[in-house]
Amino acid sequence: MKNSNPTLKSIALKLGVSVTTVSRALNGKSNRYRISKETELKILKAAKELAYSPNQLARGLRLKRTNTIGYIIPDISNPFFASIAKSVEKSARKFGYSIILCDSEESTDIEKESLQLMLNRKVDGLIISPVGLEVSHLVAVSQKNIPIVLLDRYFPNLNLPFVTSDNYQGALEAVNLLIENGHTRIACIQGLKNTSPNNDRVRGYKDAHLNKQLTIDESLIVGDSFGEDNGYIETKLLLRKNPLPTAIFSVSNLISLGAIRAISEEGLKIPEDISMISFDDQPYSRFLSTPMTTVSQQSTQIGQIATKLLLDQIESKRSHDPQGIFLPTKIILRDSIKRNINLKLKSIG
Amino acid sequence: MKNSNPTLKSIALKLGVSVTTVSRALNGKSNRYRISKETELKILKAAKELAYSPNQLARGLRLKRTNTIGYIIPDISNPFFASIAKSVEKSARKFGYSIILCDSEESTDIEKESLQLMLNRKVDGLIISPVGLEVSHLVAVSQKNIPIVLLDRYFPNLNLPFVTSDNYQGALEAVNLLIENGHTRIACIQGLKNTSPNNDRVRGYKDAHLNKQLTIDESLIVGDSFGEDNGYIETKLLLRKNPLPTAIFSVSNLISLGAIRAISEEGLKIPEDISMISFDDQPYSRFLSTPMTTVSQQSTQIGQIATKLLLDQIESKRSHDPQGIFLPTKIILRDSIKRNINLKLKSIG
DNA sequence: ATGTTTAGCACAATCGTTTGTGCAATTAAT
DNA sequence: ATTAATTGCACAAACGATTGTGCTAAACAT
Repeated sequence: MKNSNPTLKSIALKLGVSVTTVSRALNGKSNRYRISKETELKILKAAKELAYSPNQLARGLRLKRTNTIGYIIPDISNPFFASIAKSVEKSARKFGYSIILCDSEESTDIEKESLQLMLNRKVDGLIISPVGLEVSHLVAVSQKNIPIVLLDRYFPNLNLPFVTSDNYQGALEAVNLLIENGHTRIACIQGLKNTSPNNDRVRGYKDAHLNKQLTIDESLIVGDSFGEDNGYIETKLLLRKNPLPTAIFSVSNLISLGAIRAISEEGLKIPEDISMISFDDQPYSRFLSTPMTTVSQQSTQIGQIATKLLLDQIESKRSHDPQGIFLPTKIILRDSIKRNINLKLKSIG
Repeated sequence: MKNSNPTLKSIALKLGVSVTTVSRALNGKSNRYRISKETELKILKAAKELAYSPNQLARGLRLKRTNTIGYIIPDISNPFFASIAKSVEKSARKFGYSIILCDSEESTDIEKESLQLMLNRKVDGLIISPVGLEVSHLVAVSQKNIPIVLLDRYFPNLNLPFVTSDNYQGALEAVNLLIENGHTRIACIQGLKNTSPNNDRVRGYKDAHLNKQLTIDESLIVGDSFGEDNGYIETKLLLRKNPLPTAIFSVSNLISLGAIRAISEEGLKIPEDISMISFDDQPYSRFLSTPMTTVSQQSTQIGQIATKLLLDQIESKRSHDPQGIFLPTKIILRDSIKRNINLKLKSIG
């Protein structure tokens, strides 16, 4: 069997024409290069029969374009990122691009390695939800004129385009809602510190307090990761405080699951014993033992916009003036917030 | 700026040696090809300074090996697949392989296109959770001696290696549990028909009945997709039946969410009004309004084993005798099953 | 018959690697 | 001093595609 994949060469040999001619015919350049109708048809026919399909390594090498984009996320098993991933992959495919995926596991080192891997594979551009603690490698990429778009997490004082939710506003509204329901001892279980979503959400949390002349109790701002364990551990600790916080603002869906676990272990009920609002709406949120009031993000749109932004950069070559795009969030009211009895603030709210 | 990426050539030029020598030095073949220590060090130093990193397109073209594997799944936003994806990506990375990801959206056409795309990109092997309705394209790949491993879904009469849960046994146990609790009118909301997980689960459902001399009511076997909508719609219809089924065996986590939605819309309660058991355990399963009794799959292990199986094939070249691996499932008891009053079977069970 | 166009294609370089082999120059052997 | 062995590296082909340019033969003009 000499049926190693058909190549331009094997077709050319078989038909007694040159590789050049085959290439041109198959790329629809017969007119421009005066390939006769007869030759063209003969080539197209042979290509179809042999099921010729160009070797994209060779093509990429020659063309310096691979129709591939690199995509790095911190945790694909987080449903928030999974749904964005779905949207990114779908949009990219629609425009003829494939995705190389890496999960950085919230590790900057893995992120750097993955990035290098992708550059070596000559991706046309990158979509990254960076861990967010270091930027030098991202800036370096951008300076090499490789298109890049940040997703979910960005760097405020950096000139890299990004797409994210308006986390500040979302958090502000979430905490406002708690305050309007009479809560004043509100815990905030935060995610990975010094990442933009976390910073913005915590800032929203604080500003909501300041706006209503409430003092901020820093001891109620706890936690350091977007994962479930963090939610569990910090809630366990919070529930030992005296006085108890009357409400929890949870900064991610996984944190919330951990928090719920801790709360139920302690024999407490949401919202009777403690109120809660959580970032990230999920399909299951409404079916939790207490349907969860959430801050929902437009994950599909985030993915689509990020992809579009990247492909614009790739296909127009010129590096646009980098845009930062914030998408509005939406509060989904359910049953996890109780009106608090000590309505000190009723007159104000 | 002449700083287009450093290449072997640019290093060679700079040092006044040949490309060959640079390549050999950087690949640790200095001894074998008698590159002097001095030359070697000089090359290594220059490579480090210039941050040389080989172009994997060129490398792949020459070596016919890309250290890339193609990965096709039907729905990355399904948390079951997302957690497998995490595990596959992580294992692959550990062995130095990158992942090209495609989401087929349960469409055989997209699956075929994606497959072709990946072949053109010269992946070293494929891990596929096929839609499962057609096999010709998969067989074709295998016949080209391209390593392939099926994941989650397989084809019983085909010689392709696969890794999946023991869906038959899992379903058998799940339905047994319902029967042992006195249920005899048990609805089965199935997923995509003619896929192996669905077939095996439905077969388990039926055999559980047959084993206990229960007749099978085909009108209680409904549905046709693993998605949430299917669960919702079919449950809506089931709840209009007379007499009502007393229990539901749901074949996937998304189906269950749809079913729960329908049940709660109809003002019914699990398990008071209707019992339920669901395939796929999820982090949230225990926190649902009624903590769900589930059939849990070892998704991490599935991903790891599939990756290992594939890498074995890739790296040993010889195509092993294809193995099919079934991983046991585990029932996680919670509160969604009520003991049924009409305990016709108590003596038997 | 000679010169000019045009049609129809092929040559060869190139992208960045890897690798079998060849060839000087040095060293060792006798 | 001559031959043989070894050291240290370079040449060139190959992987499979794309593309600027050049070449031949026919068609046309005069």
